Amino acid sequence: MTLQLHDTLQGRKVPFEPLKEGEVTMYLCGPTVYNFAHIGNARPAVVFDLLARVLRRRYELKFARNITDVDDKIIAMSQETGEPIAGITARYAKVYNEDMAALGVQPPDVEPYATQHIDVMIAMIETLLEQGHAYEAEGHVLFDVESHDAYGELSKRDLREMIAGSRVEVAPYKKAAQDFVLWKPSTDEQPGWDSPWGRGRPGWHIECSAMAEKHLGDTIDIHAGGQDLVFPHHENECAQSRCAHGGAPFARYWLHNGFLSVDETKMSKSLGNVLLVHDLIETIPGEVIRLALLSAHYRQPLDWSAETIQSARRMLDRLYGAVRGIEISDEVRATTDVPNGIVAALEDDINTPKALAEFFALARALNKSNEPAEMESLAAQMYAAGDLMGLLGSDPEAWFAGHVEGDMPADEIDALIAKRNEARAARDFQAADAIRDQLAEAGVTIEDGPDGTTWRRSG
RNA sequence: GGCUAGGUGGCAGAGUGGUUAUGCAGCGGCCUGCAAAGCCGUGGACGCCGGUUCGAUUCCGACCCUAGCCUCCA
Repeated sequence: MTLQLHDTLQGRKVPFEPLKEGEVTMYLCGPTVYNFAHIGNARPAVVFDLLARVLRRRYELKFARNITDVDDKIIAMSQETGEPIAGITARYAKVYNEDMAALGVQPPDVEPYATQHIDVMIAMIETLLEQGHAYEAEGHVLFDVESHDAYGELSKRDLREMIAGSRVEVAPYKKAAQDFVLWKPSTDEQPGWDSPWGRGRPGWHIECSAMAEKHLGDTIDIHAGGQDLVFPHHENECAQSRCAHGGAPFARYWLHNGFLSVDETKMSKSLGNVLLVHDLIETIPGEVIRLALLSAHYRQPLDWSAETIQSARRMLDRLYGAVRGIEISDEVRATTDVPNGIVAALEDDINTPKALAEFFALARALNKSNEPAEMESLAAQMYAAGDLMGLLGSDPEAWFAGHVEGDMPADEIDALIAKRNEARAARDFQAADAIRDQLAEAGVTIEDGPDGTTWRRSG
């Protein structure tokens, strides 16, 4: 079975074949670094991190995720706070990577910064001007959408309709309302670079086109991002790149993840419901957040709520509960691969719910088994699957001990359990139950198993 | 208004032209001093109306509803 991916351009799921056999290039639009990443920003990072992991099983992957460090919002913040731009962008880029790492996101192979690719952008803009796809006006360079017949192909928009129905106030120097900025002039206070069109800075869309070209080539295999980037960002990227590369395809497969809502409403600053990853990881294990983001198919909308988090936590309890206390030899661990069913589900357009169902089937088989060799094998398969999906990375005991320290320290819990077991041995169940109640009040659940008593923090 | 994607059991959420998704919650049982966890069993679903078909939740059409985009946005 070949890898299947849903391509936005074709509007359907198609078999994946890289341009070069055995090698895959992938580009994901990264953050604009002027604030903390919110949970919606984390979704594409996590989902396409998983895709990268799946692709690496079969292919030599080159995965680029950019950092946009020149942007009018960054400039505005710098002017407001007096902090230099470089300080703002360096700080938030660092935090972004730390936050994503907490969610199990592996670093991309290349992390290009926009400000380090100004020369590439200028070269690309020059090419577009030469080819008649762009024009200069009042210090700006604009892309001429009417010069590109395929404009609108990705977002399935009709150019004429768009122009006719435009509600945007059109800058007087634009030939058409939909023409977008490739280069714009900077004032003395604004950051700028010398160019054939004077001192200025790049427009947003050209950044990604230039960085993708520089690091991955004229035609890349996979371009990914959030659904809301389809228009105008990806449409414009696609137009620029194709026109700069003699019409060559820009991305062979376009992947877009669905939108994330919070308590069934759109996140917005005015509603005050923007959930920052940086804050969430203070109280919720990153693994729970990761699983919550993977619990729905990536193209489906996903609602974030207390229930979403609780549900993910329970699922992990079940998975960790299955592998808890099982020793796996290095040899078995080294020779065990991810079960086919899970790989097949993930290779079917990243069908994470199905992969998770397979994962739970392993847990069930493991819970059911009482043959040591079989149990070891099943646990090893679960860990292999976990490695692929970025889950089950903790020691089970550490998982159940809780990521957030409760009121009662672990040694005190152990002491109470020992005391309770003495009472149980003496058949003083009243005393034993009193201790259990005491632990429950401290948020600790205990379980008497054949090999002794285990405990875990709930929530 | 236009474009795109959806509407599945109490909740979350896959999938399929006729046969068990899965997790949580419920119910019955086993296990347990009692629990918890686990195991076994079980109830419960495919927005609405037509059409195609031996048969549709699954294909086609209309309708209703929802979300995203059309403006910075993952």
